[in-house]
Amino acid sequence: MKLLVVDDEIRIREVIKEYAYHEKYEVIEASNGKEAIAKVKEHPDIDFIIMDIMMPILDGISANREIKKIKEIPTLMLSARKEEYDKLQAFDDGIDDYVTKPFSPRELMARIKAICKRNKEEDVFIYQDLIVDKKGHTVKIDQKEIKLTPKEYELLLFFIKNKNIALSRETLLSQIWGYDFFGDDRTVDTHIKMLRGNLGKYRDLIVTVRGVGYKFELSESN
Amino acid sequence: MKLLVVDDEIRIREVIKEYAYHEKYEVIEASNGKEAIAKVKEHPDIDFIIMDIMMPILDGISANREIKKIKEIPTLMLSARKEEYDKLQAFDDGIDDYVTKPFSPRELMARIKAICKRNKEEDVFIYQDLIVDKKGHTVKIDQKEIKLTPKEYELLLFFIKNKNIALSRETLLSQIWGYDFFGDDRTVDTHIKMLRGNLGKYRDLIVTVRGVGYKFELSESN
DNA sequence: AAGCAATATGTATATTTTGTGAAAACTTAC
DNA sequence: GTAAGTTTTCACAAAATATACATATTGCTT
Repeated sequence: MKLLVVDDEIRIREVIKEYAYHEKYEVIEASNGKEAIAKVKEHPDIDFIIMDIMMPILDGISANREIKKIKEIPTLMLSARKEEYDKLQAFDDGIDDYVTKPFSPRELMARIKAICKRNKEEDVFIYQDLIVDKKGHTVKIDQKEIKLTPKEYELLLFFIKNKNIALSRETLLSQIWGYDFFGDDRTVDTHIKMLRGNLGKYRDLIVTVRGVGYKFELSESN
Repeated sequence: MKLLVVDDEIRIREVIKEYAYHEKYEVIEASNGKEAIAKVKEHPDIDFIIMDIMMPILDGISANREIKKIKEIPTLMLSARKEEYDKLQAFDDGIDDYVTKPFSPRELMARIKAICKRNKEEDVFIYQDLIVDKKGHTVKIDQKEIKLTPKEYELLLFFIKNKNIALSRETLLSQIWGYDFFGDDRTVDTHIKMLRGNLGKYRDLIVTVRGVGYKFELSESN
C-alpha cells in the first residue's frame, strides 16, 4: 500500500506518516496540489491519496480534479471546519470520504481501510488506469473500453485472481480451456500475445516465466 | 427524499449530511433514540432512517422498535465493531441493512439507494428520448409510442433493471421465460433481434457480449 | 560469442458464435 | 373455427474467434 499525503503543514503529514507506517503503508509526501500531481506522475503505484483542501499554490480540489484526469485513485479529503463550502464542491470529483480537522489519526486510518475494502469487494478490479468490471464484462484502460475476445477476457480474469503467481501452460489450459482440451500447449502463447496486444501500456503486467509459463505481476498490494 | 440521521457523534452526522446533500437528500438529525422518536412524530414525511445502535438515553434498537410501532420506515443500522451481538438482534426488528463503523460514506449512500430502489421500483425509466412507463405499459421514442410484444417488453424491462450487466442467455431464459422453459437458447437471439428492430435508434443499447449473452449498456448516469 | 531452447509473432485455416429471414407452432380474440 | 398476432425453431450467412504452424526473436548456458 502506497499512500500519498498532501498537506502544507508538515506536522499533519508527520502524524499521518507515523500511523501509516504502523499499518505498514508506504508514504509519499507533497506539500501542495502541484507537487501532488507531480508525485502521482512520478509514482505510478500510488494506491490512495489523502489531500488537504486549503493549500498554497494549488488547492486540493483543483489538484484532485487534475489527478482524476490522469488516473483513478481513491481519495480522502481533509479540511478545516470553516471550509464548509469547499466540501460540497469536492463531491463533484469522486471523493471517497472526507474528514475535518482536527481529526483522530486512528479514525483516519480506519476510514482508509474501509474505502479500500469497499473497492476490493466490488466486482471491479482496479490497478492504476486498468479497470475490469466483472459484472459488465468490460475492461477499460484510461477510461477507454478495450475489446477482448472471450478467451482473452477469461485469461485476464484468471490472471487477476492469481496475481503474482507463476502459472504453467498446463494450469492455464486446464483451468481456462477445461480438462478436456487436447490441443497444443503453445495455443496459450498465442492468446497471451493477443491479450498483451490489447493491454497496451499494461502489456508488461504479463511477465514470461521462462521454462514455466506466465505470471501477472502487480507491484505490491491490490 | 428525507433522511433521519440518528447518532450521538456530531461528526458522523456531519459526514452523512454532506454526502446526503450531494445526493439531493434532505436531512433531519437526532442525537439519541428518544430524539429520533420525537423527530419521526414531528416529520411525517421521513423516507429513510440511519441509526446508530450505541447511543445515550435510548439506544438504536429500542428506538427502532418504538418507531416501527408508529410507522414503517426503511432503516439502516450503524454500529461499532464490537457490537457484533447487536447485529443479530437488530435483524429481528425489520432492519433493512447494517453497516459497521467506520464506514465509507459512499458505500452508505450506495446501500441507501439500493434499499430505496428495492422498496419502490421506479415507475418510469427515461434515457434521452427513450421513455418506458411501467404503469402505463408503454414505450416511447421521440414522443412516439412504439409497439412491443409482451416478451419484448419483458425483455426490455429486465434489461433496464439490470443495466450495464452482462446477462447470459440462460439467465434471461430463466428470469423472463421461467425456470421451466426447456426450449432453445437461441430463442433469446430472435427476441433480441425483434427488440433491437423496435428500438430503432436505440438498438445499440443492447450490446452483444460474445461468448456470454447480451447487455443493456447506458453511458454513465441514469 | 555461439549454439540451443524457449518464447514471440505473423499468417492461414478451422471452428465457434451470432445475425437474420422464413416457416412452423402456438395463442388469443372474436 | 378462423384470422391475426406472437413465439419458437431452424437453417444458412456473416462475423468473430480459436488454433495450428512457420518463422523470427530472445534469453540462457557454456
